[in-house]
Amino acid sequence: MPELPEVETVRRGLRRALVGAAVSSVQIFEPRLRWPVPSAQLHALVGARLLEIERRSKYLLFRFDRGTLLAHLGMTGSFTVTDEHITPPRRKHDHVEFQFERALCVRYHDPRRFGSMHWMEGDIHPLLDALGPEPLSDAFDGNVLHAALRNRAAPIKSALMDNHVVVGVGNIYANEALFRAGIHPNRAAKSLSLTRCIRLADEVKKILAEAIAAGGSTLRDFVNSAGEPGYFQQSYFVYGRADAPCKICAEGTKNTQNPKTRTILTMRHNGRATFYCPKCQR
DNA sequence: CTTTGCACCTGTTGGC
DNA sequence: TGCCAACAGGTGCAAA
Repeated sequence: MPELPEVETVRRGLRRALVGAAVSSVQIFEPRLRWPVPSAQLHALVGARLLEIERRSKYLLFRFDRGTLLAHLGMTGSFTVTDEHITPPRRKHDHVEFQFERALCVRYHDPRRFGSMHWMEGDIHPLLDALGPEPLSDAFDGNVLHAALRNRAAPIKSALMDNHVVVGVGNIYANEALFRAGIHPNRAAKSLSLTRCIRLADEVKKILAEAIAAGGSTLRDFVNSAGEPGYFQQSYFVYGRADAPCKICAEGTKNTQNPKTRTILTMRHNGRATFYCPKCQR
């Protein structure tokens, strides 16, 4: 389930392999992604040279000399590159294939088809219009976060996952950042002091940077552009650890007196699983 | 304006 | 063993 670190990991791998190469062929096996793929524009990429691959939020922007391909991985999407001079056998759920010069083969694979591809002329696209600040940029910090939460009565967990507040923070890293910042996921967003917003923004930046350094997280199906998993899931404090002892406050205790207070609990926010430690998070 | 719930989709898991 | 419901969740969109 790619969040910002996973998309960034894919971007870096694709970028190293592909920038400077020209497209030699395009095949669309399944155009029905979240929205129909722009078939005509994709086929018209034959002969186009890839100049750069950028990222905005969880979107990948493939900059070609004749326009930009915008792609989102949704929940289960992956781009992988092979250069074996033999086209690998097509797997189930391989939906789009780009052949580049130097025998590079790029496959888009997406079992659930929540991902999407769009064609963009210039820098304008409706899907990018209303996005909030990039969490790893100077446009996002504790002051910005505090201001964005001013009128938000919703739980901080929900607000943190709202793309208008900050982009790229999905369910996993929202849970983990709140734990690291010591903030209860149910706390009303607007009730957070500036001090706590500074702490939270800092933890968001740190966890995303750490996850990128670890090559992202692989819970089920995430793979980078070389088909390899990430390793950051080993660093989770709360996500997926329901009923397990808190790694911080239950550490070294026999956990006999009042085990409930040192155990990771779950609740739901907007249909998504929330994990938290009731002792460490207030 | 904020907030919530739904739809989209398939593979995996757990209970009976 | 087999069957089916529940679950996983990114995010645009409709609706409250």
